[in-house]
Amino acid sequence: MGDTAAKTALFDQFARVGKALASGKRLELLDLLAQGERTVDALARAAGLGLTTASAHLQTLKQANLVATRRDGTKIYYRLAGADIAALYAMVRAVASDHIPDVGIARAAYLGPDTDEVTRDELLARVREGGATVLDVRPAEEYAAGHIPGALSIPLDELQDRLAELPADQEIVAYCRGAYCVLAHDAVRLLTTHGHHARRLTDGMLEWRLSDLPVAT
Amino acid sequence: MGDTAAKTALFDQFARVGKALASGKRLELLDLLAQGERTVDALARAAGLGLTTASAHLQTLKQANLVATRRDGTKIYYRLAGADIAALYAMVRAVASDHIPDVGIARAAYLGPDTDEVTRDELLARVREGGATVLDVRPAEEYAAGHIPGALSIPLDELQDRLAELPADQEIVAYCRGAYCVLAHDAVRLLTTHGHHARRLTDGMLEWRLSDLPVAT
DNA sequence: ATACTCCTCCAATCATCTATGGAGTAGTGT
DNA sequence: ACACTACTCCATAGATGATTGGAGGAGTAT
Repeated sequence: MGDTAAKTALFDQFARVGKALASGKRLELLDLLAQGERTVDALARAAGLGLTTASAHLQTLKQANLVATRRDGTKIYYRLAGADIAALYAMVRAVASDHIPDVGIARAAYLGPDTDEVTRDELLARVREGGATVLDVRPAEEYAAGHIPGALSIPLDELQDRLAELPADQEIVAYCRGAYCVLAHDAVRLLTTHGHHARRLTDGMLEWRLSDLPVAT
Repeated sequence: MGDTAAKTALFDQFARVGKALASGKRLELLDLLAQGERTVDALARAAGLGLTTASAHLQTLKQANLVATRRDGTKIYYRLAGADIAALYAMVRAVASDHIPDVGIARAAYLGPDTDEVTRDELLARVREGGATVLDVRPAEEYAAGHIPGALSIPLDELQDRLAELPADQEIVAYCRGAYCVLAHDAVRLLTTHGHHARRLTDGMLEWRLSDLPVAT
């Protein structure tokens, strides 16, 4: 006990988690998995990866036990190994955001011009008094895997064609995956150009779940 | 906005934090830094690294802005860039511990036979009623950088020679850096063989600080 | 100035990681 | 049995990271 080799071995075990977080592509995969389970194929396409590359990254995550799998026929569904994995991912992002100035630059470049935002508390208050329509602009399968109670689902790529489904006189609060998801930003810009009063939730489903707020399925 | 290159760039920024956590040696350095600031030389010796290797690892941590530096004469002191870095490090350990079975094995191999433990709440209660001596067995400079109020400082390597300073009839609660620190384990074993009634705090100074409990200096 | 301490930077080597195409495996459908 | 789907495993090349010794820079002491 207390010897250097054993200490190194212990910290190398901790480092398995760090190594799993040490790739932008793997963080993208965790980001997607935080929304719900997915097949390898779906993850590869959503993250812009080759099938074998995605599979290799998922194996890396699996060997660190950050994700678990389930087989259904020929498909294999990956999911996060627990809510604490989502919390860890969120914390990595928060630390990066608070300590690395480049994160703000990269965020602005990805998300585009800032749009008006609404906090979670404000959203809850607005919904309680019936003054706002909550709009989920994520892909349908992510909405199905869990969404804010009472939210309407119109994926961003269908929004242009389904504007009629939205009330013209009520404020719309759009949300998507999380604080760094582009969908709600794009949705608010699209809705605003079509005359709607639209804002976006400051963050998204990731943070909603982590706050232990009710989730509908 | 919304293009793949910008998204990749953003997630690669997040990954800078992950990459910084992707080495057991760097996690050891963070573990030491969580106790207080230190020079490169002191860190290298404490972590069993060559000076240049330690310097290189510290540069990696610095480029991710997880640590900050301060110069005093010819010495350069490294410190954590904030309390959130300690919290992130603790979370990585917690996730590893909860999801990777090998962590338990490596922990047992490093810490040796389990010793009786006391929770933080229990310790606080015992101290309030004056029924226990709290003993800090970390190196003197770590005690100086912050310790549990009322704790007595006897570094582990001096404990054998300073047993007389401890009350023979009162319980002793030893603590050190954190949940994976070997010092308190060794101290309890040493004290027990010398007839003292000794237990150890479940975790240590890292978790004490993260719980926002009072810290004396 | 000169010598000294403490640390960083550089260059070279070796090890590990990433991405990819091709082969192989598990399960489904006919 | 056969073809098919969905995925993993393997081999490989290129990129990135770790470790080391030696040179260099920043600050202090004389």
